[in-house]
Amino acid sequence: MNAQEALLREKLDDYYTGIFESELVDQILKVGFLDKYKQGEILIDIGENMTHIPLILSGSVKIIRQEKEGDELVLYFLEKGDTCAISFINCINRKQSIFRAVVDSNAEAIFLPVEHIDEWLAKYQSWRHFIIDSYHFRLIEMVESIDGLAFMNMNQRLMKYLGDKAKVQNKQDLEITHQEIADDLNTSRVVVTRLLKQLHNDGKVYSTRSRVRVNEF
DNA sequence: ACATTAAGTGATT
DNA sequence: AATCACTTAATGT
Repeated sequence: MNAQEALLREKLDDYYTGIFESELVDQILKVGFLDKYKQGEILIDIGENMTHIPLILSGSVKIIRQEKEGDELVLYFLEKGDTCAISFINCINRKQSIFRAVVDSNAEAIFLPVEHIDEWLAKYQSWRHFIIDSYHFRLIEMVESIDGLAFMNMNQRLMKYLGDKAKVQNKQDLEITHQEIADDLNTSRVVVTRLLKQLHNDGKVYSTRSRVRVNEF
């Protein structure tokens, strides 16, 4: 085993310990490769073909739905230990992505080429469970985001967004502008500014230029 | 000092 | 909750 592989194994162990059987871990290390992404980079865009699926090791990724040029909406965040089972289906069927994935905070992931994924599904129980679990979890998050749109006012949606973001980044100090928040929630900056001021006065957040501290999440 | 970008606000729909 | 129009504040060069 070379140094590179040892490093990868260590990183993989951190978040996927006890999840994958050792033979599968060996396989993952054999065919997967590590890649790093900086904040704002696009992992996959709508309409693109996927050739690999990511196992996220660190950082966070936001999954965005976009309506023909312009209006967009953040559906949910992915963090360490996550994969996107949607991407998995895209891979198997050779279909194009219906989402955009953008790096939310600097991320590392192991990328697995599609051809092995199918084969592992039949071969390793742990892999099967992992994929099904992931699919389930994504579905729940999708429902949550539908609930948000249908039943929550902007104030609640903003609070959930900030809370989710603080959670996946594992810090309460977020570097973000009102405009960026507005884009992610598909609302206007003015509205975000006013709601944030309310939340600020209520003591739920502390906000300054390009920065929001989330006090409750 | 000046230009640019981010945020705050009143009025209107 | 959205939009407009404008002001004020913070930051970069």
